[in-house]
Amino acid sequence: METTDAIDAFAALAQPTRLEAFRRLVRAGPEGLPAGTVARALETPANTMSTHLAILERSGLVTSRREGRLVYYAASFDRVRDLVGFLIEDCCAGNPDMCDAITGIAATARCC
Amino acid sequence: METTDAIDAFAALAQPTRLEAFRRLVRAGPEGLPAGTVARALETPANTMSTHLAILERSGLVTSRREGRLVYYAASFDRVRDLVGFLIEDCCAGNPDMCDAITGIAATARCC
DNA sequence: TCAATATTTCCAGTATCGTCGAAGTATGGA
DNA sequence: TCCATACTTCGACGATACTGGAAATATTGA
Repeated sequence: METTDAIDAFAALAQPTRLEAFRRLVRAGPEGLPAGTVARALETPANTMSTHLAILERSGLVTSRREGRLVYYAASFDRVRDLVGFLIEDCCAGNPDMCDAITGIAATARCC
Repeated sequence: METTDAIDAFAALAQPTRLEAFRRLVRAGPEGLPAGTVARALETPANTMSTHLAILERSGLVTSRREGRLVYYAASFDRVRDLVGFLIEDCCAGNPDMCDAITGIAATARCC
């Protein structure tokens, strides 16, 4: 991952509506959710949400696919992994006991 | 972690100078680096870097301590863990095989 | 007490971003 | 072909952010 990619991803998440939308997509899993469903859930006008989802997609954090007249957006877990990896790259440089804090991510996220 | 805390943290990382500064602090480990060292490494004026480090500190991503006339800044690994945990919270909702992507974070980061 | 070093705060100019009304595009059904 | 639904793009206003010169603060040593 390049620095500019990481900047785009963090900027995408640094906005309340987009962060909340992304977290909903994370919880929705791989199938994702239609744009309209996200917009209604967050009580945001469709065009505003469309702009936000487009920004999330350009950042690589979500993907989209059309099904009939619905456009489904889904979180990209691979991208999240790469982003976090980029952020903490070489954090312990061969010093395993230094990063206990990091290994607890899954537990903190109630993940897996 | 509250949504506003996460917004502040992502906003702090969504800026090239700050992101690079933070990554240097991550590699520097728990001791951290003096403000001036970071400023010179990134070829950024001291006052500009001071502003950026203050933003990182307010976001909780770094901590600071004074040692003589030097102010050391250090990355907060706990905060990173909480931030990532917040982002992917409930990503697999009892579906362990769904989040293979996440479990590879440590490997991606060459961590531990 | 004075000077040098390290860092922070103040301030203002420029640029970028979030929002949403209005108009445009795409899909499916009648 | 026409209409309704779903979503996106355009455009412009107001708000917020990045930068760095200048001045202020903190620490150490002479």
